[in-house]
Amino acid sequence: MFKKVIIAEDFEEFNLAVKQTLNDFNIVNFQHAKYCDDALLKIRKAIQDNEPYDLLISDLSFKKDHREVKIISGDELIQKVREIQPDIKIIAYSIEEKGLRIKSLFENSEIDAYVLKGRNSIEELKKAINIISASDQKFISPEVASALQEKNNYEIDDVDIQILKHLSAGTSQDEMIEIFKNSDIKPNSKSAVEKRLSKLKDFFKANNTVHLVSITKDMGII
Amino acid sequence: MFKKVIIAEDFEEFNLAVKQTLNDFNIVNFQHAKYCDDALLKIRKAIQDNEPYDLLISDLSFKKDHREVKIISGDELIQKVREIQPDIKIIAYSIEEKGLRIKSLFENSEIDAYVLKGRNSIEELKKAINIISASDQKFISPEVASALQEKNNYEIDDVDIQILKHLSAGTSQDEMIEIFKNSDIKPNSKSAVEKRLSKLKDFFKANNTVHLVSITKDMGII
DNA sequence: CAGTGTTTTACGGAAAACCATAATCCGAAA
DNA sequence: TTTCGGATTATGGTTTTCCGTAAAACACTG
Repeated sequence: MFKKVIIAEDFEEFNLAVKQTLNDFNIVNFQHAKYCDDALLKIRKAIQDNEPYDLLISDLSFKKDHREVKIISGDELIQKVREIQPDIKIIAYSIEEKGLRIKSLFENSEIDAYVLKGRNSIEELKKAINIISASDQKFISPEVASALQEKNNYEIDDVDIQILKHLSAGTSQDEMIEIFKNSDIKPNSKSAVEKRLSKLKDFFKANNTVHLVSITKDMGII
Repeated sequence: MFKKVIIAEDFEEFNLAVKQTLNDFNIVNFQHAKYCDDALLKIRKAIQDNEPYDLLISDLSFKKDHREVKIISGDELIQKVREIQPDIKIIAYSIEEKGLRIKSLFENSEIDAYVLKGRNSIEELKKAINIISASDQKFISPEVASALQEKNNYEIDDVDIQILKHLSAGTSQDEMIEIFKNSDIKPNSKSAVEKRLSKLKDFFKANNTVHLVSITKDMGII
């Protein structure tokens, strides 16, 4: 079982619940941080002191408030932690249900478990801790398990995302081309952008551009 | 102090936190419901049995799951409860920060307190309970207190929302007009819809329709 | 170097959206 | 009934987007 745990979570209520869960496991050596920056700092310090954490339980979205922070999302925090301490076990603990985001956490940040906050999340958190402490198995909440099976939309690259973001920000195609030309981005012709858009609309089964942006926003792509 | 409390909240973690808070107040007679339907049922029953609740603490947004429900949001629940038991005290307890929604709760459903879930919400919940148990004063979390001063954007009506929803669903203006004509919705001419759209774009400072849908989606209007 | 295939860009007509103005409808007041 | 004002609808012209086709650029091969 885990010996030293850190929790990154801004909401008091979730902190309380995780704390109690850890108590049930007789884990007493744990700390929590309400900001990602603090969490990373503590993890860094623990490594330096040769007393590293062996489990991180992290939320994904953190509320903005008066305080200025460098890391604004749990995704970033997890990414950075994985870099500086590759062997730490990580549980993502969030209300996020978007398949793409969850999949990316498993594939890019190699998280060990994804627990969806909801009507039964404490039980699932316990399951996750049990499983990943005893083995290298992964855990994912059943409600979102299907996310991992989602077929890869490898067809969509960075430029596509940029185009979508520009569209959603209200820039017209002509303006976008100007911007691309000024930034030396490779496809900087009207027809290239048009072709991309038509491919995207095809891929997402969108009737028109408005629909396309609506769909991709819902999917959390932009 | 309150004698009999009911909590409407789907997340286990918040239920736990509220439960502990009530314990701190030595309130032992409380129940919780994970679905709005259940909450309303219990409140009805309590009235019939002549042992009514004197406080409702309700979340606003509830997750959909396999179960079919009649009341899907806390706003509806609160409205209905206020109708059948006008003297019950009500605390809305939510992450919602939209001024309009909060304002409407105070004005239309006459809630007694609004506690914003966040980094310090348990303390605020305690304050709220203290204040509204002792008097008829209202309580609102400081982070959203300004919401009550927000001026109403009365300009946006039901038809506007419908238009936005249709747009975001991928129907073209022409198709929309057809639909409106077939459903006997009053403005069913091309120019009327165009006028509405141009007003909306003006109001939300949107460059074009794509931008407009993007903005209104972000604001949670559609 | 010619030949072939792929990608990027250019062009042009059709459709949709955009925008200003004019015509019509409709209820309230004179 | 007539007149007025506001809202709705109609019209026409401009811009933007859409979509197919063709040309050009590039790369790879024999």
